[in-house]
Amino acid sequence: MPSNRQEVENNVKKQEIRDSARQMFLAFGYEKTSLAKIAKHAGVTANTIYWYFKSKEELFASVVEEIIQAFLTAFKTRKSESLRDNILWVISVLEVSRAFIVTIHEKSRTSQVIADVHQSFHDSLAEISEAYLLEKEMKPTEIKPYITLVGFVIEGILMHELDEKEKNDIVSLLEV
Amino acid sequence: MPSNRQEVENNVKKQEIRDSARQMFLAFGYEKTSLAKIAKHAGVTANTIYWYFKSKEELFASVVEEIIQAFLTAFKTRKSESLRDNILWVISVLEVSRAFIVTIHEKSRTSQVIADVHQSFHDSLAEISEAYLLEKEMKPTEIKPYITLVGFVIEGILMHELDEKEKNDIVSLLEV
DNA sequence: CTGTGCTCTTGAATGGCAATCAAGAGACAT
DNA sequence: ATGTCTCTTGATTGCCATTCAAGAGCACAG
Repeated sequence: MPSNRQEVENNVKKQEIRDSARQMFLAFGYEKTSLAKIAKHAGVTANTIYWYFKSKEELFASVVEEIIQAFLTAFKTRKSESLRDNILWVISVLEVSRAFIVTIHEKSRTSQVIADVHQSFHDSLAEISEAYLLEKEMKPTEIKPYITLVGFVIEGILMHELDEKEKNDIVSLLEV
Repeated sequence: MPSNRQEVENNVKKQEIRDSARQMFLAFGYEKTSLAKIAKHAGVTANTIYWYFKSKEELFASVVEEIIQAFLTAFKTRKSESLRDNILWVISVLEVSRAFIVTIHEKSRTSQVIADVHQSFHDSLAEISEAYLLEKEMKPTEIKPYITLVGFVIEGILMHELDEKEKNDIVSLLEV
């Protein structure tokens, strides 16, 4: 319940900052992106960021959360393709954000916020995939480790520089 | 060819700094370990480190290289166990250094030195494993992607917090 | 139509850090 | 004893995240 018009605009500017942050983080990496740089890109002062976000880490967590939400929404509306196509689709969608994957893991060890976002991503993904693999009649005891394994392979593919053929060959090995 | 006694001692102190660095990096992580902290632990001034290493990143690269060399030496003198045992062995040996894995990948994107160390590690590992898998009569075309895949799974296991059962179940899925 | 309070913005610190600089101290070779 | 090389250090620089203190714009109550 906004007490004045300003608060309505609040979210607009917050989103602008988030957008700038995402672009800068992607282009230069977390460490090499200063808040001053993000602020300049967003057309505000560095201090202003602190009104909307508690810290650089929370800003990053917020950016990541947005990406994850968008991904999960898209992922839920898909499902019924072949396993192989699903995996390749996940890889191609996350491709643009691949620079974040390492940073998320790095920050997860020192930042609770990011660890939470990271964990809940893995959980959501596992939940969706489990239903899918049950339909495909995979042995129930194998489902959980298989999901984890596929997750690791996807992360690996995204974290390393591979060409299309290499990706395809690796994904082929994942078929049961 | 040392021109005086000091230069003989050189490597001793350099090694002391490297040792301190390894311990501090492992305990606190790369970002949260300042050169001052390493220096204090090694009983020198922060500036002294710069005489032995060009930068914090090079110091880190040196630490990583030492670990990798030790690992590769141990790995080469093993080999003839079952595939499963070899994979589990690699995981258990790298376990103590698991905190580094993420940092190596993170730094690889901005630091040439670390990217090189990282790349040569993957290469060495692939080379050793290829010979091993040929002996085991794996189809030659499948060997390369398989090695890469196993590498990604090992990295994944080390990067995430898993209990023994989860690890074993995942490694079981890797058997051909 | 004025004062009070809320949302938002900013300039100016603060403290920490990696990296550089300039000045030396100690050991050796001549 | 002198110059040179190895090594060490205090002081400095410049960047950065974060905090602080002061305000500006707006809305609503009286």
